[in-house]
Amino acid sequence: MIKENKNMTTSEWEIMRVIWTLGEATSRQIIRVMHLKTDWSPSTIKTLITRLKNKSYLIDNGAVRDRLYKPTITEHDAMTNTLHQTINSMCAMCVGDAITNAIASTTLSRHDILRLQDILSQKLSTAPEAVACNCMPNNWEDEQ
Amino acid sequence: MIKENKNMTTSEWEIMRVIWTLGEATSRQIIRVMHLKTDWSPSTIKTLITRLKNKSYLIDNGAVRDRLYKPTITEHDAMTNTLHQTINSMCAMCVGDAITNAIASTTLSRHDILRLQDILSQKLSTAPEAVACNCMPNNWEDEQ
DNA sequence: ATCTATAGTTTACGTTTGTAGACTTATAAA
DNA sequence: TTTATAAGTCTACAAACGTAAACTATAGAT
Repeated sequence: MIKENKNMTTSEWEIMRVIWTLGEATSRQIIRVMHLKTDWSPSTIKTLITRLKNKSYLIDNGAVRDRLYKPTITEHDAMTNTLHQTINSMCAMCVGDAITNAIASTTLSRHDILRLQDILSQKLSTAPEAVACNCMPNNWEDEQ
Repeated sequence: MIKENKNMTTSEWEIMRVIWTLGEATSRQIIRVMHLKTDWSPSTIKTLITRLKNKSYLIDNGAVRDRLYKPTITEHDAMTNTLHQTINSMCAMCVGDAITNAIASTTLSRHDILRLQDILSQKLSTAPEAVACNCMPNNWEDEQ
């Protein structure tokens, strides 16, 4: 019953963060780390690891014990996908404003800011005066 | 059984988008619009409206029929909250990069870009060279 | 006054998620 | 060699979710 394509849940995401940081990890390591920041029982963590394997976000080295779990997707890619999904579910007209707000309250490194500035100045030349709202289907105003 | 504080699900979010756009709407209007972009049955939409009311994202005008539903939160605020939650669940060290990627593939208006540029140049003066990863709890490396 | 279409309410049902105990088995210790 | 600890698997269970049929009641049509 391996199901790919399913999204990670928020709890599963937390598990992935520690594995991403460690590169690869045993359940013991994951349990130890999670114990420091949550009150999840070892069983709960084992269940989440199994579900992540079923969703194909983790693979293991096949050891029968002290098995090593490794991500099949980089943290960077997972974050980009998630952000994309979030942004795509939002009104195209308003999303710029929401992103701006989000950035205002996020700590960015000098490097991030410089790259962002670069991208923005490139976008500026071709930027539209306004972006159309896409909350409604086309022709929703037609009489029927 | 009114439960506040619960997050909107993705289906509920779609319903909210049409109500946000219309300002307020009857179930008939919502059903008609959603019918143009999904294959959800009228029943399904009614259920989602009820759940949004229970989660206090919608209030109605109390009419016994042809009731008007109104959002209790603005689209802007909902979007900002959602983005915040998404960003806060991510590694602080990498999130700038992910946001940058997201922005690179999002259409922004001239106005959005100008405001963003303004905010970024303000942030630049105090920006750190790098942001620390916050995927792990403090002292996770201590022997125990 | 009766009927009909439909807005709103109830009930339903399989799947996913959060959460975790119970069980099985392998390795390290005695 | 026996045993205890714990890694991995199975089972569990309530709540949330996606999805929708059935039921109730009301306003408009005849």
